[in-house]
Order: sequence, then C-alpha cells, then structure tokens
Amino acid sequence: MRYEKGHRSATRQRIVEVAARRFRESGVAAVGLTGVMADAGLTNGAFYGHFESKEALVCDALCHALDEREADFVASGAAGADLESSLRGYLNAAHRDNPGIGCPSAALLPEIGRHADATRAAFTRHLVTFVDLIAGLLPAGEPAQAHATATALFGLVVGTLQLARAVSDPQLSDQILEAGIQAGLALGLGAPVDAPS
Amino acid sequence: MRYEKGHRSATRQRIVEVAARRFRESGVAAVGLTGVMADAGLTNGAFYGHFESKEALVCDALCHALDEREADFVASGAAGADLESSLRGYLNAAHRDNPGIGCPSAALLPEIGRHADATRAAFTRHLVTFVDLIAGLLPAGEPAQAHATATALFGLVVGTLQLARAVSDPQLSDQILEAGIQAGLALGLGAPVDAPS
DNA sequence: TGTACATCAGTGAACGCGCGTTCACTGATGTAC
DNA sequence: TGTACATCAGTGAACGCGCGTTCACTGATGTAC
Repeated sequence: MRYEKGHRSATRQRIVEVAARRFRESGVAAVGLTGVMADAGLTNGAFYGHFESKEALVCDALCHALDEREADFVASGAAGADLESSLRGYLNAAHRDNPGIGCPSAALLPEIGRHADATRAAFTRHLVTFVDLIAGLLPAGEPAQAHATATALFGLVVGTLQLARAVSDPQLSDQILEAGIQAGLALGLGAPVDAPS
Repeated sequence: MRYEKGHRSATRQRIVEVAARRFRESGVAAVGLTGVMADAGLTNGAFYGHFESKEALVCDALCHALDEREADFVASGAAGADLESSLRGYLNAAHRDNPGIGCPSAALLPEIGRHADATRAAFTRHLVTFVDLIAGLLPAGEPAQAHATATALFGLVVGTLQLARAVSDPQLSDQILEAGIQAGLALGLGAPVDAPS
C-alpha cells in the first residue's frame, strides 16, 4: 500500500469534521474551501479528489454534525434523561457560546433552506429522527399529538438559541435561555392540546 | 437644485429596501453590493456616497425590515388581532414561501449573531419592542412571566418558520406550521408557568 | 534479484469571476459678479 | 445678460483579494516479468 489502509477515508473524514465545525461557526457562504483544506492539513487541489463540489461537502458536513448530535442525544437518553435535562442540555451558555461544536440547526437553519434539494432532503430525514427522539421524552399520549408537540419543541429550542446568540446584552441572553426552558417544560408537560382537526 | 429636493435620501432609501429584500432571500454573505446597486438602478461606485461599508448597509437594511414588520404588527393589532390570528399571520404558506418580504429574524437570525456589535445591538432593541407587543396579546398576568412567555413565543415561531422552509417535503412543511400554531396557542393561553425563581 | 511500469493521494499553479472598496471624472444645475 | 466657478449625485474603471474549480505534475509504493 502506498498509504496505510483507510488513509483516504480518514482524510475525507477529517475534511468533513473541519467543515462541519467551520460552517457552524461562520456560516456556509462565508467559509472557503481553501481554508477548510488548510485546517485539515491539505492544499486546495486535493479537495476534488474527495468531493464533487462544495455543495456535496455541505451535505456531508451537515449530516455528520446531525449524526453526532443524534448519537449524543441517544447516549444521554440511555443515562435516563428527561425533558428538563434535555432542555437544559441544549439551552445553556456553553452551547450558546460554542456554535462550532453545537446544533447545526441553530447555526445554519435559514441557510439550509437555500441549499440544494439533496441537502434539504438529508436534513428532513434527520429532523424526522430527532422529532421521534423528542417525542419519546413526552408523557405518553396520542402519537400524532406527541409528534406535533415534539416538532414545535424543536422549533422552540432552535429559535431560542439563535435569539440568545443574536442579542448583544449578555443578561438578556441568559433570560432568553431560561424563558425557553420554562416554555419547553410548559409545552412538553403542560395541559394537552387537541390535535389539529 | 441639481436634483429635486429629497432625491438623495430617496436613493438611499431605495438601496436599503433592495438590500433588505435580497439579504432575506439569499442571506447577507451571499449578496454582493454590485447586485444591490444594479437592482436600485445605480452603479457600484455610488454605494459609498450613501454608506460607510457593507456592514452599515446590513444594519440599516435589518432595521428597515424590522421597522416595517413592527408597523404591520401594530396596524393589525389596531384591527383587533388576537394571539391566534397573529400566529396564523406568521406561520402560513405565503410567509414561508416569500422570505424576501417576510420576517428578517426567520431569514437571518444565525447570521445576525455573527455580525458587528452595532448590528446586534440594533436587533436587540427591536427584539425588546417585539416582545412587548407579543406580551400584549397574552392574557393579563404577571408582567415578568408575560415577557418570558412572549420571548419564548418569538423563538418558537422563528424556529418553526425556519424548519418549514428547510424541509424538502411540502406536506411535512405544512404540518410543521400547524404544529407551531397549536404550540403557540398552548404556550400563550395554556396553564400559566411559574416565573423562574 | 533487478528493472520497468502502474497506481493514486496529494501538490500547487492557474482559470475566470465576483467580492468590497477607492477614485478620478462627468454633467447637470446652482451661485457670484 | 453673460461668463466663470462651485456643488454634488452618480459613473465606471481599477485595486487587491479570495472564491470554486481544473489540471499537469510529483513521489512514494505497489506489481509484472
């Protein structure tokens, strides 16, 4: 072997991980491929030996980040997590202050909506999985209603974390996080709402 | 007068309006000044006669879009709007499908968090105003609690609209909007939650 | 065992292009005398 | 009334730069005979 077995796939993986971090930190449009490759210890020319286009990397990096967070979610669930600890695990200062290793939806959601169909379809598949996982944290009830509530909870925490990142007043930012937690609890555990007729 | 009175400020206003639309459609980072100026019927060189930098335009365009939506909100409130009609006025297919004339937060929130302090401070001021307006739609109660709920409602609708735009399945997108409306009603009208201790 | 060739991940320069920004200039209209 | 000059919004070319993408080449290691 010219390179040890798995060298090529390890290189590719490294590029995906760097991209997943940098896209979340700066947004997809603001990140250049030369910088990503340099961070991965390579030169720009090697990129197209691994990916067809920047859009293909966007799709892979997004899926990688979503898979990682899904694994974290499942792992913490195995430790007996409930809705409140999940909310607090998401809406906290550390997550707010480290978008590069955080939720890709909070960092990139509007941008995802402007990307290629394949990228949006990949996001859609992951979203469905996430909603299932969130629904599992809710008190037993009608499954359709649990899914609707879980979907709204996802929207709530994503929007709330974005708000906490956008405001310039640190104290207000903390209040936003806490308001999101309380609202998430009210939504998830509160008086059940009728499913849409 | 070489130009009719108000010509200069009218030109500036035209640039701001074009930018506010294009930023929301494509994201700030993906929009170039040459294109904005061309849409406003001008050439690139005229830009710096009106703005100090692209960042200054971003701040002005964001404020313009936020002011416009605030005015709409107040106008519809004068017509006797309640929480449900406000939620339906936001979480609907027309809004989802026309980001260029829609909520700047839904289109740009993660990006705002990466912009200059002045831009984030301007956003923060507008957010506070919005939260007050939303709180006014809630049943009378403790003001601090109404503010917290209103903040979460804002996060909920922003995140939900972004989700509806990002997914590639139109039917799922419609379900997301409806789930957001139901959750917004539950949050706003449902069992009151204690304020954080 | 030694030589010629194949493989292939990665290099680094180059492509055309658009970016944000600068600046000398235009030209229509005003004022000064 | 006529001429010289001031004003200023807008023009359009140019600046250096980084973008996504392409491609001829390198060099280390494998295989063939």
